[in-house]
Amino acid sequence: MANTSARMLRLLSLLQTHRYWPGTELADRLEVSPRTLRRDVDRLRELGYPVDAARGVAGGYQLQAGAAVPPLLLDDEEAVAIAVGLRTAAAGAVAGFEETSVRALAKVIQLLPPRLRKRIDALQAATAPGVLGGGPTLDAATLTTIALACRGEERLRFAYTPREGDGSSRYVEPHRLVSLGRRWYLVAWDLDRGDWRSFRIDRLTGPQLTGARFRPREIPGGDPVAWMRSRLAAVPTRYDVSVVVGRPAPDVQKFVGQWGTVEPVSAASSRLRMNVDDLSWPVMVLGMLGADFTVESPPELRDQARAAGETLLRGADR
Amino acid sequence: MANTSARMLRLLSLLQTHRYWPGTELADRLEVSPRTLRRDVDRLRELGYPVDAARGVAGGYQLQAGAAVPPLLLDDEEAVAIAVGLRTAAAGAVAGFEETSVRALAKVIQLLPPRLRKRIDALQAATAPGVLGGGPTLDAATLTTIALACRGEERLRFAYTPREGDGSSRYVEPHRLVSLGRRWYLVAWDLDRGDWRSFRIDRLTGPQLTGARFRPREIPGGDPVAWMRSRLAAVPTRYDVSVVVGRPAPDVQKFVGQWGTVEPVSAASSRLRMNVDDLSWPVMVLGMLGADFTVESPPELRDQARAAGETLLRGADR
DNA sequence: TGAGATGCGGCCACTTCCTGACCGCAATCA
DNA sequence: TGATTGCGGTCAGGAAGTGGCCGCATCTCA
Repeated sequence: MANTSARMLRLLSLLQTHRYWPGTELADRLEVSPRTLRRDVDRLRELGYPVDAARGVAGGYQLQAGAAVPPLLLDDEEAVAIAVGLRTAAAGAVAGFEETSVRALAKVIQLLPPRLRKRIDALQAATAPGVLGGGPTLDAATLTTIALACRGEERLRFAYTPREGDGSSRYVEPHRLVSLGRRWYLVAWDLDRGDWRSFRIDRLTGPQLTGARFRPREIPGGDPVAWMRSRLAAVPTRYDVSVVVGRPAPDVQKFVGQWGTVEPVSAASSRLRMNVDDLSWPVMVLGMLGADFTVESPPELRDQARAAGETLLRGADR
Repeated sequence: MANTSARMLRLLSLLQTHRYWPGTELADRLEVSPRTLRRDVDRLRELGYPVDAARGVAGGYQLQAGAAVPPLLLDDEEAVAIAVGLRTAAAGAVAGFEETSVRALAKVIQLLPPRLRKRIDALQAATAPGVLGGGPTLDAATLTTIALACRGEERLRFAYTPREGDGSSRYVEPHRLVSLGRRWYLVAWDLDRGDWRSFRIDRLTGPQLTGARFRPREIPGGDPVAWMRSRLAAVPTRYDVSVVVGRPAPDVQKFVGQWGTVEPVSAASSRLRMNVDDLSWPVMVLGMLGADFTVESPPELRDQARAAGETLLRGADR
């Protein structure tokens, strides 16, 4: 406790907590003389964390943004908020950020006290994306467990049901989680098969950390994402949606956000393209846009739009 | 550099980076003798961060979850991911978590180096919720600026356009951001009026940190959320949607997630309630559910459903 | 079952640096 | 102008960190 390091951490924490701190109060809280406090502040500055100081009657210290990210000292609330936010981002709410989010999440989760983990799990329901459509529902706990195994280089056991055939129990050395095309995959060395395999996370249940550590192998090519991509290349799926909409391109783009690409066709119309697994999502978009549209592909989209339209009309006139 | 505190932080950082570290390697990286490393590890343990150690041929050190949240030492990627995730959560992706997320976000943003802030802003487009409907589009930069002002206890200047009347420039002492009913409000002491006021964030533009600090006043009642709630009580808005759907309650609940409440009506049907500002969202839900439904309220929902249905049918048959 | 790798921690002598006290100075604000 | 608050030099005493040495405990693998 009388430790210098501990005091520095507490000081950092206090400076992060909020606003300006009068020097005397800081010295008081840390139970040192003002002179020592000044020295501590100096030390922080030497470490690269810019502490701003103001003199005069309302002076004080404040931690400012610097060149490096300082150690984040979080309270429980904040830690939970960060975990929840990362989980949401990992679930695909922010395009292209899933993997980084999961990696950061694994770090946070691993360091979080169990009582906070419970709170996060309790929020599982809240994080359920609901209507978001698109990708299959993902169990955040599953994802987290796997991420922890990858991070901790721990062997993993789980049940897996391939697209065809019966389920079986697997025992693997997890290598990396990869998010491709709205789906998550685990790239791992299958200990029973003695070869590299990939597993779709939504077909995988009951992952168990075994506690057995391993020294990671080198994946062929060195890049798990590239490896996964080449694996998937042979397996085409999903719909390629293309629709001409009677609204200017900027309007449409603003509406669909990241979930599709829009190109202008004329001043008043545009072509919307989306890649989806599930047609209900584009149908919703078309319905909400409220403009005339012409389906170019796929034909199934017409059927689905018709079905949804009829449902709505029936309900509206009931 | 030769500082003990700095070395402790580096050690914490290394232990967080990944997996197991052999003691010799850690000692090597920190440029100390193995004996000192052991002492450092001891120090960490005394500080409450449980460092797990394994003996034997594949032994090493690993940081485990403990009672407290250890200082998070993040690299650039992770910091950005966390900020992006928090921003998403703050935008309302996770019900009930907006405020905590914004508070945590303010902390992270404030500490983040400017170059990383730029990266986060560049991702603004990606975080745009697109179709998510519901609440009005919120400018994350605005929200962040205000959160920073609240945290840093800095006076704030901005332009405000009330519901009725002309816009004007305001100069306030920001107190707290409050998220209520899918909308954000700033509770602040208006320096020109000399009284407490609330401002809807989506009516507020160009917030400027002035750098002028202030000592926070006490809000009447002490609870800004309660205060805001009482302010809003007099102003009814929004639709109260109630629809009976021909699908069992669990199905519907799973579908709408957090965005509504569902109660069973019979084994095969349920009542869905939502509170929204914009009816296009419930219309989408009804269309996607693909089940018969009866609108109980509001009547406008029928019109909107009919309009969307007709749009879809026209498009499908073109 | 035994050998080697790895972490644990007591002891000691040496050195570093931390601390509190005192001082005068420099901004800032009313 | 005076009060407040931060800045930093100097000094002496003491606390603490350090590396090297030791024997021991525990784990894995052959």
